[in-house]
Amino acid sequence: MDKNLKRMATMHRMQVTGLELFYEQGYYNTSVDDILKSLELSKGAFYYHFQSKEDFFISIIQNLIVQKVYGTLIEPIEGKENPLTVIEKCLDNSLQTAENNEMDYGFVVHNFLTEFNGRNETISRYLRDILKIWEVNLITLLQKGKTDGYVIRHVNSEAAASFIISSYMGIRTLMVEGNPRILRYNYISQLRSYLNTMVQRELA
Amino acid sequence: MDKNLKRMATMHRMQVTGLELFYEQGYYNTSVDDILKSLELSKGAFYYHFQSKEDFFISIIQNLIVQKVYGTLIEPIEGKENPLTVIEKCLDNSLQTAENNEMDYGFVVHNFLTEFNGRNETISRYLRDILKIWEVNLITLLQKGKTDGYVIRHVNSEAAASFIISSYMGIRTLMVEGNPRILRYNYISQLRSYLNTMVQRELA
DNA sequence: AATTGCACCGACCACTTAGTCGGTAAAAAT
DNA sequence: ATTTTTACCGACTAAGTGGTCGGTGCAATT
Repeated sequence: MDKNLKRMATMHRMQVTGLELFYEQGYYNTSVDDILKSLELSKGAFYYHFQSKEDFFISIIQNLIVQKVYGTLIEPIEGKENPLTVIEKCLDNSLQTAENNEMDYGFVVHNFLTEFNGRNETISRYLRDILKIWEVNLITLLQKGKTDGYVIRHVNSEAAASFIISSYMGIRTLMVEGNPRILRYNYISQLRSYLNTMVQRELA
Repeated sequence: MDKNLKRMATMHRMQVTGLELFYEQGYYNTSVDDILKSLELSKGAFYYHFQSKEDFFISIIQNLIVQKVYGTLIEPIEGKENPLTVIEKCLDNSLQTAENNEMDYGFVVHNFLTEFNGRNETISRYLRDILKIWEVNLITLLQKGKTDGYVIRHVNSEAAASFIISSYMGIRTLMVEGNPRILRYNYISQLRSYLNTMVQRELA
């Protein structure tokens, strides 16, 4: 038990630093040695805890990235009332965090997906699964929004969900080297106008 | 002259193969040797024509990527009449090409931008400049659309342009491993509904 | 006929890569 | 008190990595 704690602590430390560097520099452009140097740990420690660089990265996805996405994109909208206002607020919050983060390199899931898409099936599946969960959540929310009278019935929830996801992934990339304040403000204004096309007006 | 032709031909062959491999596998995950093996050329040939791997990549951007973006995203909309229908048609065409391409890995500029953002200032500036040209073109088109009576006056053209670009970059990534037919159809349906919010209705 | 320079060859260099393995100090189990 | 296990060390390996450099055949120039 106590043993497991020490083990977990070290593994966690490695994963945190690993994610930091992979996110900053990319997976292929970051060596195991880079991470180890930054941690002041040895090769032996690394391969004692993880089978391979790939195995290490997968554990990062499962232990850190999934949680991050849940915390910022899924839980804030899950089961909420008015889907359209909740989605807008959630994305705005997320963009605000990115805006205030000096070391923002874009949407983690998306960056890695771009790096692994078509090159590492195992890893890109994990990443796509995360997006899938988000997507399913958005769809569910929009569907519920229909029965609750917030969203127009004929809206295609699947299409809306992937449109929202697409636009979010794109704007995050643009914000990395653009003016994040203006980009965020403009993005939200357009998102709102898009979401407005789905609003079920009250019956007078 | 004839000399220059041979020189140019080899350089072009290298650039084409280089872009192919960089696009498929990523820049950092593709070695100069990989490209040379695929071309059946030697190290000597490579460093005779190019100063470095980076220099080589920059020449690819300037000679191939810029043209590709111009051909598919800029020329088809430049100076056209109704901005909103033209933008929709242009993006749909581009997505159709991607859909029919068995070896599609997403939007070239966007993939490389993700790979270099914050890691190689020189290269990411080139890539951002390409996006900038596209953006300026979209803005100009929308502005002209206002004076021509197609677009509502109070529309924020800058915001609209970067929203369109964002959504396009995102959907291209999703299409890589998703069902491209459905994704494209759904995307265009949502894009249309977004663009519709900007339509200047005729005065009766 | 002799010379020059272009386009290319491929062995080589210093360095980095992911991954292995024999060792070890300290803690836990016996 | 002795053995075993845990968590980690760091030298090492084999296979790359980007890049250099002396050489070479051939076409154009002289």
